[in-house]
Amino acid sequence: MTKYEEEIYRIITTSKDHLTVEQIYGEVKKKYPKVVMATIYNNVNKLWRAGLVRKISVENMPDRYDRIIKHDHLVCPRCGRLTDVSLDGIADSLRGQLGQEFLAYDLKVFYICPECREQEREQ
Amino acid sequence: MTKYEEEIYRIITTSKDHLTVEQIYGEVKKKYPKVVMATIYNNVNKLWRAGLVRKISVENMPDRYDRIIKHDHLVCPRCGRLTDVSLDGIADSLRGQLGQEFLAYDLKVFYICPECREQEREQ
DNA sequence: CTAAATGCAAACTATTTGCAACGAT
DNA sequence: ATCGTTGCAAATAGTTTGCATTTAG
Repeated sequence: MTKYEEEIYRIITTSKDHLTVEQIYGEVKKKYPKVVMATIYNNVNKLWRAGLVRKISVENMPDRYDRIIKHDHLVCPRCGRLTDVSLDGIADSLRGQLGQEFLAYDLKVFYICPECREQEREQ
Repeated sequence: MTKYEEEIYRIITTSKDHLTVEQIYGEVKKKYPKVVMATIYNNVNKLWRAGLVRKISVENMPDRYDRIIKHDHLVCPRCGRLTDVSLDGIADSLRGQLGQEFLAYDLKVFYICPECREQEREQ
């Protein structure tokens, strides 16, 4: 692992947020001011291809990166916020219902997050 | 509904595939050769905002559009193919496990599709 | 006649690529 | 000396926007 790969991996896996490349870039730049975007993209892709980080795509939002450990997501379509959640029984249910092996699954639950619900109330 | 909106809606909802904007453009052009990309984007977004079609984002693939009727997807990461599948009990499971209301959910199951498995065998 | 929709081009965002210079074996 | 990595700039893909023109009610 190169210093960037290591740093980017650390950033993604220790962040509680789900960071965009842009945000990762900002973080890496604090420590290595000379880094450029392409390097972030290259490394993030390398990590992703190696299966070391997870990529999360939500419609109309830039991709975000996350630790690989299995969990699901709550997505607020208002503000884009992503929240981790662990839901039980999904994998078993899939195994039971699908007649075939699967590699993984990705479950996003859309909801209005507390912050947005609050904002709504105020108006 | 304008003629394009109508035509695009028809294309999306009657196609068995999950079409990209590019593909929708190709279809619309058969009937209306003068149409431009921007018009497809404008209309597809309009339909999406109106809740009349569904947008599907998968990492590293252009967005695709689908009918709104609730179902889940099998995704082949090799070739990108999307297949409809209906899985039972997910919504109930979510309602039970989440302490809050949700708007919708999106479940993608990754698997190697029969075509890709076949190709693999040949090599 | 008016308001909305379209064609067209330009702008923009997200991402990738080619290549020369650099750095670590 | 070699090979992978980086910085940099340019290229590309996907998408949006501004505006003059056209179209439909």
